[in-house]
Amino acid sequence: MERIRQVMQQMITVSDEELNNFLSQAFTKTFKRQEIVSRPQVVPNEIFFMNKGLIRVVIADNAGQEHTIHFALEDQFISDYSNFMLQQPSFYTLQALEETEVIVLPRTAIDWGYKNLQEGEKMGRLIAEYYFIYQDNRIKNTYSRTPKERYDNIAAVFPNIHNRVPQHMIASYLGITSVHLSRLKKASR
Amino acid sequence: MERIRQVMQQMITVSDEELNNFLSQAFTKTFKRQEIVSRPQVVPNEIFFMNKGLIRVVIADNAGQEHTIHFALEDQFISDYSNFMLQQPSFYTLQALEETEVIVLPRTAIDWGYKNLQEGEKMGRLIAEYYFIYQDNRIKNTYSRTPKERYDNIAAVFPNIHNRVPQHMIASYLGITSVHLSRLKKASR
DNA sequence: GAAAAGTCTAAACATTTGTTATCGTTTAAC
DNA sequence: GTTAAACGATAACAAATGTTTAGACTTTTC
Repeated sequence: MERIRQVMQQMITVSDEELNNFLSQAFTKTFKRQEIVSRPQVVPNEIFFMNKGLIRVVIADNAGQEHTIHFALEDQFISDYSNFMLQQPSFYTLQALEETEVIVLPRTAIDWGYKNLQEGEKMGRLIAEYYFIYQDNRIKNTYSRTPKERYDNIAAVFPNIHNRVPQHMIASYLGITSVHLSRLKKASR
Repeated sequence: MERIRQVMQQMITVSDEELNNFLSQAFTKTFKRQEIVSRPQVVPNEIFFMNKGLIRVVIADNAGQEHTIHFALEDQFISDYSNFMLQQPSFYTLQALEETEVIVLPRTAIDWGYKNLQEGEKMGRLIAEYYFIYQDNRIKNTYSRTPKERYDNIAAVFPNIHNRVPQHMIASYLGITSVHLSRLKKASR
């Protein structure tokens, strides 16, 4: 649990004792390639911290078509955070695309942290703000940039993504078909 | 400043005295129809609370085309919150579409609140979380629903929007042209 | 290491969406 | 109240994007 300590210490002022107490409520879990980490229609009661590996977040539309809407990389928190907060059933599937190790933070631990860590609320605010900025940036880009521009820039958001994720999932993330992405790449050669 | 008091009291436990001290650092400002509330390329140092009226948030793409990406209604907070936090120049234009009255919360007041309100950090977290959920929902919908479906549902997100905002701005928000929206409406008759 | 599954490109064709222009109507400004 | 501007629908055409199928290549699995 070394990396999560570092990440938390970068965000807030927190003593070793506080960290120990907080992390004693967490545990490690591993997933194989392709394994499902979290399923839709279940209330998410955990937040995951990515120790190793890669998780994609998927949503299905009314026609049953799957859309990849996010990739989670090392040192990041991942969850259906909305429905974790709302305590409502998730719409998302979380799937490990590589051998993945996460730290599981149960709701009880999160709530304990808000109450008992000196800067617990602040950490909650900073995480929410961090992901707000990520989402805002993303929405901004969908309006103001073409899929090709976003493709050309995607490694800035997800480092090394091209070597870790098949192109059709990237196309899905961009909101276009893999055939179309292939065409766009060809056109710029 | 009655409504902002109520909104804050619904979010956190806060004494009258705290509220008085906090709000004494805020002031009211009015804008006429079409007036610009906030401009791009300026660091946003204020968060606005909507007392009355309607503000749209606009971003321009590389081709100079404008896209309406958000509407702010009564009792909501509005700002380029990302760049407020990052203290970087905004990409957004905020424009009043109606006679609008806002409460201006300068950065100094916000920072004061985090420090000195008993539950200041918590309020920050709740606001960030609230808008996170809004954005998440929005991203979810862009992937899993058609523009027509989102059009049919838009009044759930922005009550009475059809009577307050011209259709081509709604089309812009949906990411389609006004001509196309007109076509979609016709097809479902 | 062989078989199976997955991946990317390509082409042909279908469908969706954008562009431009026009027209009748509504709304806003003086 | 009158005039100018804005608005929404529509049609014709152009461009962008999706669908389906096929084939070559790569990766995974046993």
